[in-house]
Amino acid sequence: MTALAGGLPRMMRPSPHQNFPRGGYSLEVSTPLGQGRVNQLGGVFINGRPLPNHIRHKIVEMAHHGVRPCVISRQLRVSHGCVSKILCRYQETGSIRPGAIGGSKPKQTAAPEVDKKIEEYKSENPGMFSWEIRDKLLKDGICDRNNVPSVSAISRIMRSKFGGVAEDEDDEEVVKREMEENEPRTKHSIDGILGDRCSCGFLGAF
DNA sequence: CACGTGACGGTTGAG
DNA sequence: GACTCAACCGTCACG
Repeated sequence: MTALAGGLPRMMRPSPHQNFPRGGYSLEVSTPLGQGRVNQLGGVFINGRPLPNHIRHKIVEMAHHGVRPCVISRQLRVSHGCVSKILCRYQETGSIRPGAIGGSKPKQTAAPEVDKKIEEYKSENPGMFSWEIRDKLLKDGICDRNNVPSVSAISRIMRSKFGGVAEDEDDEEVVKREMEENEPRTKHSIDGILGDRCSCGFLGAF
C-alpha cells in the first residue's frame, strides 16, 4: 500500500526540510566512494544501505552491557530510531544482521501442498525429472490439467529447494568472520568511510 | 529527556 | 541488457 497519507494526517507532516537532501544540511561527505552522508549526530551513513556489521555489533554489545539506547545512539552517532530498530530486531530474531535487501519474492507457482509433494517426490527419488514430477502430480491427482505447474515452474521450485541453498546461519560466528574479512565484496561499504573513526575508538573521541 | 513509531528518500536484486 | 517493483535500509520528526 502506498500509505494513504491523506487518511492518516496525524503522523508526519512534511516539514520544510524533512530529509537530508533538501534544506540546510545536505551534508555529504566526499569520499572515494562518494556515498557518505552525515546525520544530525555527526555520524556518517550511506542512505539506503545498512550500517556496517561492526557498528551493529557494537550497538548490541553495548546494550548487552546495560548501556542505554540513547547513550549508544550518541556514542556511535547513529540515530536512536536505528538503534531501537536494531535492538528490536536482535531481540526478535537473535540476529544483528540486516534483512535481505532487494530482489523479488519467489513467485508462488504452486499451491503449498503441491510444493510439498514436489519436495517429497524429489527426496524419494533425487534423479527424477521435472516432467516426471509433473506427470506424477497428475497421476496422483494432486493437480489436474488446469492447475498443474509447468515443467519450468517445477524445476524452479526444485532449484530453490535443493539447489545450492546455503543454510542461513545468522550467527555471531558469521558476523565475526565477516568483520574480519572486512566485507570485501561490498561494492561501497561505509566501513571505508568511518572505519578508522570507529575502530580507533569512538569512545576516545568522546 | 528517552523512546517507539511512521513517513520518507534511497538502494538493491530477482523476475 | 534495461526495466519493474517489492523488499529493506537509516534518518528524521512527532507524540
